[in-house]
Amino acid sequence: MPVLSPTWTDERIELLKQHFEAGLSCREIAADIGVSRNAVIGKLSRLNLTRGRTIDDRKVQDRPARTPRTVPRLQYEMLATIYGDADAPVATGPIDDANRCSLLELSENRCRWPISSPGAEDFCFCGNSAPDGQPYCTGHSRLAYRPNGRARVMRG
DNA sequence: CCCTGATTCGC
DNA sequence: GCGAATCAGG
Repeated sequence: MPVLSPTWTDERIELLKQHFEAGLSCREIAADIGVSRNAVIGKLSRLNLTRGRTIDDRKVQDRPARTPRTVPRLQYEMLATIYGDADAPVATGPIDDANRCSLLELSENRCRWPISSPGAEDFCFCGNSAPDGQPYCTGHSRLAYRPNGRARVMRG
């Protein structure tokens, strides 16, 4: 165990290539090796091991001028996902459920997060204040959009 | 809104 | 050469 910082040694590079060829994502490789995702990608690019996309003929790349094409296109893939895959989210979580209300008491600014299972006698909704345009409150919206608790422990 | 990949730039 | 910042696509 050397006292210096073994940034990229042959072992790391081999592991990097092995995982890369194994089909692992850069994030997985980075997590396994113990470096940042950019570090892995940077090393890969430096070794000319980039997968697919190349720098052959990249379109306009203006950093100071940016791209003047401001296309106001939105993408609500996750919205469609939760709407189509909403089976029985009976998770109350740390959200306050003291403001729950029935379907008839729901309003435009009320969180429509279902409490308990649909069809139950005590079936009701969250009822907390929801932002304009969003069917759920902040807490429930977060759960609906990202129920996957990913560890945010990288300096990306 | 979040994630992954690739390039650019500063150290 | 390394890695964060940034850009670009999904």
